[in-house]
Order: sequence, then C-alpha cells, then structure tokens
Amino acid sequence: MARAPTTADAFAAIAEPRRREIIGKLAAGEGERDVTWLVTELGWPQPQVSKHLGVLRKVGLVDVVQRGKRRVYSLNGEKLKPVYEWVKNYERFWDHQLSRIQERAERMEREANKSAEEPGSS
Amino acid sequence: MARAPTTADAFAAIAEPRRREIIGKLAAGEGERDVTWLVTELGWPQPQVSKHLGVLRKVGLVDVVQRGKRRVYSLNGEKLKPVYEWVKNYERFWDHQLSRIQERAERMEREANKSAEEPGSS
DNA sequence: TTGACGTATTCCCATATGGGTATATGATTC
DNA sequence: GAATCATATACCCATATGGGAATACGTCAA
Repeated sequence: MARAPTTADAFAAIAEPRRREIIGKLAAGEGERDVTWLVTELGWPQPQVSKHLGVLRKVGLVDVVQRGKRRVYSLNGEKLKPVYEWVKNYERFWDHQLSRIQERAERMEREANKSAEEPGSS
Repeated sequence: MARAPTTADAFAAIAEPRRREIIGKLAAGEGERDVTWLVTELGWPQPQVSKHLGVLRKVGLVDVVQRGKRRVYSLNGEKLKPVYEWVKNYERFWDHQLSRIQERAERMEREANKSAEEPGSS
C-alpha cells in the first residue's frame, strides 16, 4: 500500500498547506467565495485551485453551489471538528504541566544515564 | 513535485491514522513507552512501528531517550499546538452559528436557483 | 447556434509513501 | 569476544500525489 489518499479524511486533506490556505480564504470571505476570486487572491494557476478544491469537496470540507456561471464554495467547518477534538485531547501536553513534562523528561534522562552506569560493567 | 513529505510538519505527520494511534498510546502511558511495549500493544510488525516513530521523531512530535537496551519514547505535545491553533480558528464554523451557516447556505442555494431562472431564458 | 467565460478534468512526470521482509546496528549479558 | 535482546534501516513494490499544460465541460450572452 501507498500513502492513504488525501481524500481519506479531513486529517489527510489539511495536510497540504495550500489546502489550508484555501480554507483560510474561504473563512475570511464569510465562508463563501467563487473560484475566480480564489484564483486571483491566491495567485495560483486555476487548475491547481480547482484540484485542491476537489479534494476538499470530496472530504466534505467545502460545499459548492452553482451560481450563474460561477461556483461558489463555502467552508463546511463541521468536518474540521474531529481534528479539533482529536488534538484537543493532548492539550495538557503543551499548556500547563509543560514544565512538569520537561521535568519528567529530564528526570528520565538522568535515570537513563544512571541505569547505563549502574551495572558497573568495567 | 509530489506530495509534501510526511516529515514536513505536524500536519503532515498526523495525517497517517497509525501515527495518531501511536500518539494516543504514548499519551495514555503518561507520555512514555518503549518500542517493545508499543509493538505488543498495537500488534503491528516492529519495523512498522519504528518507521512511524521515525517520522514522528523527525517532526519532533516525540522524543527518545535510551534506557538500557530500550528506547523510551515520549510525546512532545508542544508540536501539536500549531495544529490546535490552526483548527481552533474555525471553531465558529461548527459550534454555535452552525445553524446560521446552514441557513445561509440554504438561502444561497435558493438564490442560486433563482438567478438561474431569473433571466427567463425560454 | 456560436462564442466567450468560468471551472473541472485529463495526461504526463518526479517523488515519496507505507507495507513486507531481511538485515544491520546498539546495548547488554555471559 | 560471542550470543542475545531491542530497535532502526535498507530494499522492493504498488500507489497516488501535486504541479504543469492542454483541453473538455457547463453556463450564459448575442
């Protein structure tokens, strides 16, 4: 097997920086923008924008509605929630207690060195 | 160019479900576990575990200390913070206001249809 | 219908993946 | 030093990427 498809889930989709940029632009635009606007705003080739939008669409991170000739994309934040929920679980690993964790790490390191000498294999 | 390396940043690294699993196990174990423990706990072939750990290591999501023969890995939550910060920006797109957004989406859809008929091209 | 605009899709390619299996490297014990 | 445990690396392969360029498709205007 190769890497999981970028369309597997939101995690895979937002792994690409440009896709995150697109999401950012959509959010700024009150959540709705058409492709042409994105193209000029981002300054990328149109096919590239469309392709990234395609991935986001497949994952459900964005919705589209046809509006005349234009296609208006909007952010579907719902799909970002799982990412948020997942990463939120590890909040305690950086916020407070960060010092405690580092402390522990250092203690471990000391212990490691100790056990490496303890056996006194000389 | 191909897809960005999984070692590019935390976003890319956690795109892989197995890597998220490993992070979960590390967190459960008070943030420190050796490879053998992970291997038996996860039930995956050892090289696979080591390889995923390698990616996490490169990105800095985990730290290692040698402890006797064992290598004890620990979670470095710090590196998850950017992911949290990024996704947190879109909180308003799912929490409250979710109803408002859907409302808007539906309104847009109606408008879209309307403008499609408006010109009265018949 | 014909043309023009807006967007998606197709094709080609270099690249790196993640899994499997085998093996190398490190550390410890005898 | 030899044998053994713990972990990392090297290979091989199928797969799908993201970018570039060309082009097809869909919608509206004359």
